[in-house]
Amino acid sequence: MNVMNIGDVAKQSGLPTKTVRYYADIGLVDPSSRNEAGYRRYDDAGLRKLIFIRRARAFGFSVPECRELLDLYQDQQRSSADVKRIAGNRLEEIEQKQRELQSLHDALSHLIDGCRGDDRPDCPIIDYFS
Amino acid sequence: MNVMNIGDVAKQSGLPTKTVRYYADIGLVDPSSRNEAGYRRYDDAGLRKLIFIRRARAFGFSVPECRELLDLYQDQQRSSADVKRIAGNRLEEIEQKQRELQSLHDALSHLIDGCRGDDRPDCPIIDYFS
DNA sequence: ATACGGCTTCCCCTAACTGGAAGGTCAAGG
DNA sequence: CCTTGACCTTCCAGTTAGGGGAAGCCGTAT
Repeated sequence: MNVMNIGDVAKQSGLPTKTVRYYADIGLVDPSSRNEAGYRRYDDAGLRKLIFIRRARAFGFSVPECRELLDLYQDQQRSSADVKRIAGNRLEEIEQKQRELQSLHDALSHLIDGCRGDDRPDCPIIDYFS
Repeated sequence: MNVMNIGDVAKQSGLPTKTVRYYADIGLVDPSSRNEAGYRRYDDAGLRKLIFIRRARAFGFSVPECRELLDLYQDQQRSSADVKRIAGNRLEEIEQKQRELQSLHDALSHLIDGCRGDDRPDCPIIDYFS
């Protein structure tokens, strides 16, 4: 299992093959080598990076942020403060989005509550947009 | 004020000129006519549609949804039930997104709380992604 | 007549992939 | 040895909802 084709690491990392290829294209996770026919070969380190990125992406970190996190992941001399800063930025984005969604939710559910939802045309939702 | 250039309706609707032109391209709000030189001309009805769309977009309705809402807006025979259904779908999307963000928020803030954020490399955030 | 702002179309760019086409490669079975 | 099917390659186009900018035409005020 020390050397794998793209399909193997895709399956084991839980990423689509297309995505693994994309990450190679943008230099996020390079294959360790290519075989004679040009097939990408990955080793265990590459697989671990792909898994790492899948998990970071699931938290909504952007690809550039994943790149930073991956660098820190591989840097044994890292400061946890750097990781915490990046994560803190992401948390603030999440909280900002939550506030936006909350006010959208409040306003929209208020409009919906006021709409009878029958076959007559009168509708506070339409009125609000007009 | 009965006939306006694109810059006028852009200003009065609060939309960028580019956006008004884009809406014309996709057939969402067509100009009422063109002058001899090819300038788009808009009347009050067009302006009202643009304003309507700006407000609906602010609620996160997609362009196809705006198209549906605009059709209902102009349909004096509409049933408010149709409007309510579209708005209800949007509300469910918002609530779904809120749930996702909430669990992200909980997990990420938990990880951040556990990170000392100093110059040492140990970090539960990195550990979690590994 | 000329300057300046407004208008036109056209094309490329965004994020992070996804889908598909055309074609080369590998391993197994007959 | 040949074939078949799965796997791999590159390249191109599309996704949302526009934004940026170039090249060039138009309108009007001076």
